[in-house]
Amino acid sequence: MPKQTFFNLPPDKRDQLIALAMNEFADNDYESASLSRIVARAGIAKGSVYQYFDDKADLYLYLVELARQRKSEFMAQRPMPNRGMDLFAYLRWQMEQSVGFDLTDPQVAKLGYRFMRAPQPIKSRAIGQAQADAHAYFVKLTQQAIRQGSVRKDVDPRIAAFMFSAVFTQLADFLMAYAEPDPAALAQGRRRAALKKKAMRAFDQIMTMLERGMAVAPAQRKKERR
Amino acid sequence: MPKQTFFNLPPDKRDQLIALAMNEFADNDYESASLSRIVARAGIAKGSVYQYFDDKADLYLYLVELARQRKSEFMAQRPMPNRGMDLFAYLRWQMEQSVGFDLTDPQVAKLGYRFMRAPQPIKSRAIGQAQADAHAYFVKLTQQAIRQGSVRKDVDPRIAAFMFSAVFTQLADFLMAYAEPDPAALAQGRRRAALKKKAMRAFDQIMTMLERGMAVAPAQRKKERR
Amino acid sequence: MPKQTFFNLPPDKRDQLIALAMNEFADNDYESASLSRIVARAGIAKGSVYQYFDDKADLYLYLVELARQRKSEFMAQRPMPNRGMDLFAYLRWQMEQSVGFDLTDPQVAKLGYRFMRAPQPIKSRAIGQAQADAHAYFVKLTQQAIRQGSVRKDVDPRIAAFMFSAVFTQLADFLMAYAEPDPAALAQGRRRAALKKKAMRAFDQIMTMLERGMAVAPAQRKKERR
Amino acid sequence: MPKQTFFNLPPDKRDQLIALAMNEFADNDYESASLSRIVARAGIAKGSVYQYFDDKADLYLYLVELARQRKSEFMAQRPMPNRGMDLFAYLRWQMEQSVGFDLTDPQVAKLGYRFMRAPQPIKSRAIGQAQADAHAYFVKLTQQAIRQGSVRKDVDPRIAAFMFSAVFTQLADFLMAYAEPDPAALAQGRRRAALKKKAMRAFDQIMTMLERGMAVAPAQRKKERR
DNA sequence: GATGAATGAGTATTCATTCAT
DNA sequence: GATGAATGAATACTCATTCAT
Repeated sequence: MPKQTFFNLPPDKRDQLIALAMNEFADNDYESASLSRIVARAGIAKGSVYQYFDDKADLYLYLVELARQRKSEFMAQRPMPNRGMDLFAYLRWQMEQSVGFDLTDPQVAKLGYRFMRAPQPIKSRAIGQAQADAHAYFVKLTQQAIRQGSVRKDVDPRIAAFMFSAVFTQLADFLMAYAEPDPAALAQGRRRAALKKKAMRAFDQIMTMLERGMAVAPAQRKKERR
Repeated sequence: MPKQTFFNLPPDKRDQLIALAMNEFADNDYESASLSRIVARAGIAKGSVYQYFDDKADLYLYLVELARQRKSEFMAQRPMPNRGMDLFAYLRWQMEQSVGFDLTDPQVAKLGYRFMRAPQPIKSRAIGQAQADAHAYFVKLTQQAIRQGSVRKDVDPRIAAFMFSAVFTQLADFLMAYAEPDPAALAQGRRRAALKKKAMRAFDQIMTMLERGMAVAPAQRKKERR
Repeated sequence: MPKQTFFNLPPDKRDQLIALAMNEFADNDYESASLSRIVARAGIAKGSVYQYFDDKADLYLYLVELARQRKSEFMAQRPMPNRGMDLFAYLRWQMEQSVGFDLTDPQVAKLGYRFMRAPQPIKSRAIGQAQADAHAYFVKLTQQAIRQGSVRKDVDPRIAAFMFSAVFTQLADFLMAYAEPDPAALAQGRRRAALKKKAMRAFDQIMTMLERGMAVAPAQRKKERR
Repeated sequence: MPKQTFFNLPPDKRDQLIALAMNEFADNDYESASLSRIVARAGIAKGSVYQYFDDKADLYLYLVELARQRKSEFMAQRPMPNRGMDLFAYLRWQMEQSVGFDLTDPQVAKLGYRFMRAPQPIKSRAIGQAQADAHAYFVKLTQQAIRQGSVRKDVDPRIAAFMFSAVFTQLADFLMAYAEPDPAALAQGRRRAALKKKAMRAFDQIMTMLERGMAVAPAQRKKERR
């Protein structure tokens, strides 16, 4: 956890530092990320980082936690459309939000995904449960769906959870590459609406595949979509 | 590419150097991997590395290429059982091989997977096509399958390819964790046969899911399995 | 010298700060001792130290002076038993007091002994005369003793002073190790009385050796002991 | 232990580095001594130190060992005058050598004395036994002397050992200050012979005091001296 | 062709001190 | 009078790379 001094900082400065640090840890592994680079870009003294954080790991884990929060907030801001929907409708909605976040704030998203593959020692210092949670969460969802009859009884929830998280994890990267092969154009933010539409169609197809793969009566489910 | 001097080395020495370097780059990302550690373990002079390779990146990319080759060779060594089988039968066979390789040579496999997430600058220097290849390959396979009528016409081959590679990439890790939650027991190599069986059943279910998700008549496909 | 602000502090706070700083400088030499550690433990602001003292050296030298005073006070609090006793009886009494102080307040004593070996630049800023004093004091005592006939005329007072201070300086450390080889037991404060007795017998023997070494008629002196 | 690379250095360079490092560790505690200062003075690259030594402690302990050797060699070079001499004659000879060394090579001697007071963790990595040895050695000598009848039976060998080592440790410092109050003159090496003579007379008196303090028949022993 | 010493910029972290609030 | 954030030089140590032998 950051020290109080960090929260006493003027918000501008604090936000800038967070942003620069996020970029550094999004673009580099924990080991390779460099505090020196961060402070150089932020134009602050090296020692100052240690006024705000205990050490490198403390800063990193704070950023990870922040990334988790940002995503949660993003996803919470649009309420679930329909309380009684089934697993696939729910996941469809959720992945849509998730991908939306990844496209909106790609650096923060990258940080999050990179954390999932971080070495265990650093991970075990994390406060939240991030990754393990994701798996456990998918397992629970699938179990519910089986009970509710929307997923086949012979599906192993752990395996379903794996499918979801494997796809989830790499979805944003794929959708960006899929929708816009030329990164330069995307960087300029041109035709964003068109891109989003294309990405959404791809996403839709992916969800349909997963649904058909697990659902009790795939043919019927298709109608409920959206 | 290694310099000629490297290929002039006595095979024993060369192989040992490769093995040690593979381990280093499998356990650390590119930036964190240390040439010093490699030469220390290999008992060779630091300067020698620069007789064999241009620089760190040159060595790394050679190892990546080598890992790709090793996997190809492993997979080629057991011939496809049935020439005329459809996409899913074929992928099932192929993934089985891939997972088999990952379990047989985990370090080399790790190197490969780590490369997929390497920073772009280093990736773009790669000779082989590794990752892009995998995608293109799946696309081609899917296109064939559509033509042959085993995959729905409304499936976008690129999307199918994404599904395959997303699942592929994380399969070995999952299967190992799934089949044996306790890593200590696994290290002891006990009950390896039982583990493999359990992993194979999980794998089977995953393939079925993918198949159901894309195939023309999912219900019928199930019978052909194995 | 501390600034006036330091003496304006509430006594509790001042004493606590002194105690913590004493410990830090007792356990580390001047260079390695850390103001940061002190203020962290004391829960005061870093800047405050500079309100009280000019700099690190100022604080340190104040503590050294304080340690000297504490020892003086400790030794003054039990009056000399016999006004007319000779040098050795007097030193015996004095060393007893000194060792008593070292055992009573080991941290303060440690600070003092450490100061004796401090680098010259820092030492020369000292206000009190601490070490030089000790030597001068022993010289004076010996000169008196020679005049009174209890020490040989051919003894160089400076040399005798050296002997006394060499033994003095290392006495407490030795006695503790001698009386109780197992530091764990000592920490528990068990058998403190027994230890003290054992230490005192050793101390007695040391004094006898010094006495025999310098006294006019060593054989006779022995009777006066205790 | 230094790495081989260190011994491969040209002797001039190696000796200079040793000399500079000796000075640094003679003038500063282990913690306070600075590798940066050493390399700056030596005009070599920082990294080079790590070509020669594992780390700071490795360098330090090597220097300590070297200091021990230097002293041993110095002391061995003048053979013991008389094989059958008693404890005090022997110690007199030995201390004479020791002081001679301290005066000849004060920096090396300082390093040695400073090591005796080094914190336990660093000490326990030492190869030689240095300090513990000194005590044990004096104990053994005293025991022999008691058996041979030259030391009183009621003398505790451990206490005698303490006296010897307390005096030993501080002897050189004292003798230098005693013989020459003005350090500037001493630095110039002027009147070295006169100084030595004065120091030796002081030393002689110290030995006599110790002898009288412990010997069976102090009055008689005096004749045997020298 | 191999060596391995030398280099100097790089790393995270700690420090005493300053100064605006 | 107290605070505590900011500073930048200091620390030990690691690194990839070069080059004379």
